[in-house]
Formats: sequence, C-alpha cells, structure tokens
Amino acid sequence: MQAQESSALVTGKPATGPGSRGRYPKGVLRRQEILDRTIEVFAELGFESTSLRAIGEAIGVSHAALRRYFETREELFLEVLREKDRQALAAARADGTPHGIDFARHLDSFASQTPGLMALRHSMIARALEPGNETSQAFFVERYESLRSGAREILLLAREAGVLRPDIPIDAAAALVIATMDGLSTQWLLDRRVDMHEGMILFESLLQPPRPE
Amino acid sequence: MQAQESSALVTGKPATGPGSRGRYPKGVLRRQEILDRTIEVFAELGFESTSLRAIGEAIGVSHAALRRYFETREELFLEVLREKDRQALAAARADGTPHGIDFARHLDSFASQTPGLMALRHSMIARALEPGNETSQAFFVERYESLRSGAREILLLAREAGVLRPDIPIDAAAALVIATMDGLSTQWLLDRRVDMHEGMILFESLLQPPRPE
DNA sequence: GTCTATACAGGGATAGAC
DNA sequence: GTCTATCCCTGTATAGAC
Repeated sequence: MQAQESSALVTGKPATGPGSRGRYPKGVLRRQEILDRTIEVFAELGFESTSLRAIGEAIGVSHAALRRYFETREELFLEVLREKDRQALAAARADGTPHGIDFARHLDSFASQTPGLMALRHSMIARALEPGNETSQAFFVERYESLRSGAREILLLAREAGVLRPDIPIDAAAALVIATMDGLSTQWLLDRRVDMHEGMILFESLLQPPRPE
Repeated sequence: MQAQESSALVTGKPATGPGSRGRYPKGVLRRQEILDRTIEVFAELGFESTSLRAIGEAIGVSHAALRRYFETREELFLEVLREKDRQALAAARADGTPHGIDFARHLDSFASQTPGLMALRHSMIARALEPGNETSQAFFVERYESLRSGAREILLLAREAGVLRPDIPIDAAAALVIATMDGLSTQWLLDRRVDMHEGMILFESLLQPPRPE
C-alpha cells in the first residue's frame, strides 16, 4: 500500500507529481505539519469549513502550497486517516497479542482518539458511499476488509481458548463485531448519554459460551 | 415532533417564512415535487453535486425558487429524510404488530429503500457530528432515541413471549440492535459482498435463550 | 523544490424586480 | 411565486518568483 516514510526517503525517484513528495527534509516536515493541522482545523470547524485556505492559514502558507503535497482535498483527508490507522496499528502491535475477547477496550481506545477524528472518518465514509468517489471507496473497502480480518483472528483465538460459543460462525461474527463498534460509536458521538461501553460489554457477553453451572 | 401534513393544513397560521409553506394547493404540490426530485438527483450525483441549481434544473425552476419552500439546502435534505421516516412509520403500522424478534426483516426493508437514501442519511449524520450543525444534530438525536425506543418495545414483547434471553438488559440491547443494523448496512453499502442479512440473523440468534434440550 | 499570485468555474445565500 | 443579478466563498489549475 502506501510507502513508509523511511523507505520513501531512499527510493530517490525523480519528483514526478504532487503525490510523490516527501523525499527531502523540508518537504517531509511540511507534509507532516499539514496533516497535523488539518485534523486540528477539522475538529474546530467541521468538514465543510475545513477549506484548503483555512488549513493554509493555520500554517501560514497559501492554499496553493498544499497542493504540492496532496493532489486534492480528498486525498489530504484520506492521508490523515491513513496516518492515524498506521499509528493505531503500531500501538496495537506494541500492546502485544490480545488476551481473549477485548472489543470493549478497543472501542474505548477509539473513543479516546479525538471525536474530531471519528467525525472526519464518518464524513469520508459518507463520501465513499456516493457515486464518483472511487479513491475513498477503495480505501474504505480495504479498511473494512482489514478490520474484519483482524476481528476474525481474535475470534479464532477466543474459540481456541474456549471463551467463544463454539457454534458461532467466525466470518459473520467478525462483520458483526465491527458493525457493533461502528454503530455504537455513532450513537455515542451524537449523544454522549448513550453508554457505548455498556453496549459493547453486553455484546461480548452474548458471544461467550453459557456458564457451565 | 414534526407536524403531520394534515395538521399543518388546519393550523391556519399566516405564511411567515419559507418553513411554513404547504398550506395552499400549488405550494403543496411544488414542495412535494422538490422533495421527490431531490432524492432522485442525489442518487445520481451524490451529496456534493446535488446543488440547489441541479435540483432546480431537474424541475425546471431556478435555484432561488427552492428557497420559498426550504430555508437552506440542509433543511431540504432533512425534510427528505423526515418524509421517508414518516412513510416508513406508516408502512410499519399498516404491517401490524411485530411477531417476535424480526430485526433481519427490518434491515432488509431498509435495504430495499434505494441505497441513495441510505447514503443521504449517512451524509447528513456525518454533518450532524460536526460543530455548527445544530438542526441536523437535533434531528438525529431525536431519531435515534425514537429508534431505540421502538427496539425496546420489541425486545420487551420478545421477553414476554419467552424468545429473548431473560438476563439481557433491555436498554443496552436496544442500542445494540440499532447499532448492529447501522453498522452492517454501512459495510454492505461499501461492499455488496458483505452479507448483512446473515450478520443480522446471527445477532438475533445471540439474543435467543439457550435451546431447552 | 517550494511557494505566491492569480484566474476560473461553480456553490449557497440573498435582495429586489415583476 | 418566481426570476435575475449579485455577493462571497470554495476546489482546482497554472505561471512564474526565488
């Protein structure tokens, strides 16, 4: 998929377009600064008002400069999400292998990301659902496949450990796990009185085998 | 909540602004025409490209004319969703009382609505999650409360009928039901290979009491 | 390589003519 | 009730400074 920052530094390809920036120190820093400020501006202003001009202003640069690093506004937003996914993946790996079913904890760590990030993701998914946004659609199709795949692994481990009802089909359950987290967080984002943690705990308990008593 | 068409007809308030149309035959028809065309144009063009000008063109009026009926583009889209909700509610009532847990069927009937409508809803929810869209936010907060309330009723009936695991907390389960339908349909909209019906059936089975064998 | 200045087409909102 | 004209804003594109 997208190249690592470090490997991009070594390829030494000639600069052929905006998408291939990031090879030289100043550009790398600038690019990162844009990504960082974008999420800040978005959290404050929302999707529509987070214009390239607004982001540029927050950095002290003209809006045209942003296009040296990102081909379109859409690409810029997608790259923000890609980077956050990379960070989350790295953090999860540092955390070691999961101990049993632990979806509620996953959901909590999502929530601890700024709500702004979750709202941005929601906005981009909405765009991906509409005609004519193939880039976004491809990103999210792949992302959800990856999320389901991760859920499958966890469920398989749980089944082996005997903490999952043995009659549950893994594939359907994996989609269900992701759906539950998505849906609960949407309700929570709209109305903080909704207890998404309780919902997730209930869902986990439904997956567990009946108590042997 | 929002007034019924019929009751609006009787109030007899003077027309004080764009939001209060719908009292006189021509206005009623025009208003309905706008709502109908909007969803058609949206399904074809998506959120961003469904401009007031594009909708006006589809009807044969200028974009400015639309504002006699809807204060803003946002209000127009919200009204489309309100009307679809009203229709769905009426259809559900005509269907009679639900027989036990039947969430999978509900989900299927959602899906049979045009995917364009579901995408529009997703776009509007995304906006509601961002700062400065209080109208949309209020609408969806209320809508989800209403959805959860409906789910609670069904779950209570199911518990009485003995088809629901008796240890399941109703409130948390209601949020979970809605979350599951939302989340599964999102995955399905992105990628039709996802079997949301199977997911919903699995979820229903998790709610059922253990087979007495 | 990085950035500014500038132009363009299109958007929502709005005022006032008819 | 509907129009046209206008306002300011947007993403995108290009030319050229340094």
